Amino acid sequence: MTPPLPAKRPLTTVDIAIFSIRDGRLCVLLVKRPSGKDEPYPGRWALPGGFVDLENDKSLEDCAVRKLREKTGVASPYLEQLGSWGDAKRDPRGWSATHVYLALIAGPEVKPEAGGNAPEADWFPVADSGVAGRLAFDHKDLLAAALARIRAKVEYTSLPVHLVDEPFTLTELQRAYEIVMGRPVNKAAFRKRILDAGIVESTGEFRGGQARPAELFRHARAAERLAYFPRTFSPRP
Amino acid sequence: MTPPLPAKRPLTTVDIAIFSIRDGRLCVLLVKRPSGKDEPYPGRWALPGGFVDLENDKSLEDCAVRKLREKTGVASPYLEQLGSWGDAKRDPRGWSATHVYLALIAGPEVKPEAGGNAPEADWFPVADSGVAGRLAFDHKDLLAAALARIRAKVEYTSLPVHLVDEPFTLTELQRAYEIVMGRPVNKAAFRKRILDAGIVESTGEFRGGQARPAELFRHARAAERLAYFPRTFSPRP
DNA sequence: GCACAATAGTCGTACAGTACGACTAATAGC
DNA sequence: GCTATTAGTCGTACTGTACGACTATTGTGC
Repeated sequence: MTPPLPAKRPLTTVDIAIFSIRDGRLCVLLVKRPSGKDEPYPGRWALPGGFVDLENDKSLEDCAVRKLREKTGVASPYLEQLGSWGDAKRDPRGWSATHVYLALIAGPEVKPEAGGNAPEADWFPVADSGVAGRLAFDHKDLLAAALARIRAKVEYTSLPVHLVDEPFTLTELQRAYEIVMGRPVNKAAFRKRILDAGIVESTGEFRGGQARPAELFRHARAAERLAYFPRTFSPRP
Repeated sequence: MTPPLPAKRPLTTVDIAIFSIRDGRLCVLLVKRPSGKDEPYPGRWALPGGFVDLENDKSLEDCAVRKLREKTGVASPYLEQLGSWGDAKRDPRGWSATHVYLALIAGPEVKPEAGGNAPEADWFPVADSGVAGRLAFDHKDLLAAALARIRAKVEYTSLPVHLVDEPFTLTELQRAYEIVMGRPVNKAAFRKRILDAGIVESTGEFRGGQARPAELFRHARAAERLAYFPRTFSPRP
């Protein structure tokens, strides 16, 4: 009695919500759906992604890294899994399940288009509800979940470190936090918290402007990729 | 130019890490793999789960709820998605992806076996590294991730509320927190934090023992299914 | 050189939240 | 009553942060 493997299997995709700061605003990378016949949601904006390639993708994360490199050229971003969405109706072509990843990248050197002449990919401010509300598939939900994750984690982790280019000044890092949070934070409180948490380390260098030069920092090598700020319920030392 | 849908698709499953408190210990529900020919990991313990049924499961979460009801009889547990794991090698039968859910249930009335005479399912203390280290597939990793999620969230959410039967006393709830955290917490601090957070509400009833009766509480109807304790970076009111 | 603008970085205080042990409160059993 | 037992509170110390005001260091214009 050999148990049969299911003949019908879900269409399986990986989608990525890639965030970066452009012109002082938190932006997400969107790509335009192809307009071919039988293509769902032709011409609509969507999160970059696509079918898992069982021949070439060793794992879901491999697949996400590959797609991210194809779209942005970035090889080593901050990447974490957001979750998975799967049901019978989210794709008109059939029962489909997508594995969604969240990526943060820094720097303006990212190419937003893959090759064609027409712009196929572009950055959109996350506050642009006009575009976000008309995304293909259920990508509006995926994007909302990704934003919620970022906005929750900015409160108690070092996540925005991955949105600024190294080396960075503490003021630049503070600006990244403020952009994600959508409100200003106090300078002294911010600096103490960041430095006490040990998530950045000084390079010893300084960057001068038209005023007092600022000390340059990088992500602490010793720290985890994501550092957490102190939690409660901790016993007294 | 109609784009072809991928002919090869991953084996797609849903697995659930179901936790409950038994005899004062945090336990996870495991099931025994069938011993048929060509069955992977025959006779080994594994997280309950199985293939997504495209005909009957409307969504991944539906699938998780169904499997959980089959195993435990519980219809309305606390259920959240943990993540997904997928690669070419985790299942010897082929490229497979599993969507993992985390469930918390309360009460001892849960039937740990589905029907047969041999015990097919049982509760295991999560501290039992002997069993956890020999689970089928990559379920050791999934279980570790589920435990990490629970142990992180216990610090700043009302999650253990779903591990105690309603109505409960604050002492019982505190015990659930302590079991998950693995260490005692101060009574006065615990009560103030829980009550200020508004995650429980009094029933007005009391339960007497051989000592002073304790006030009975339930999960606050107004509160979210999961309440969060105060975070930092909050501006002064 | 010197005032001045501009940005970096620090100081001191107030306050929220909590960790902690010791206290009071209410019940059952004797 | 007295005692054991568990429920619940009080007061204090302490940690971490929010906040505005302060000092520090540079470039620029005169």
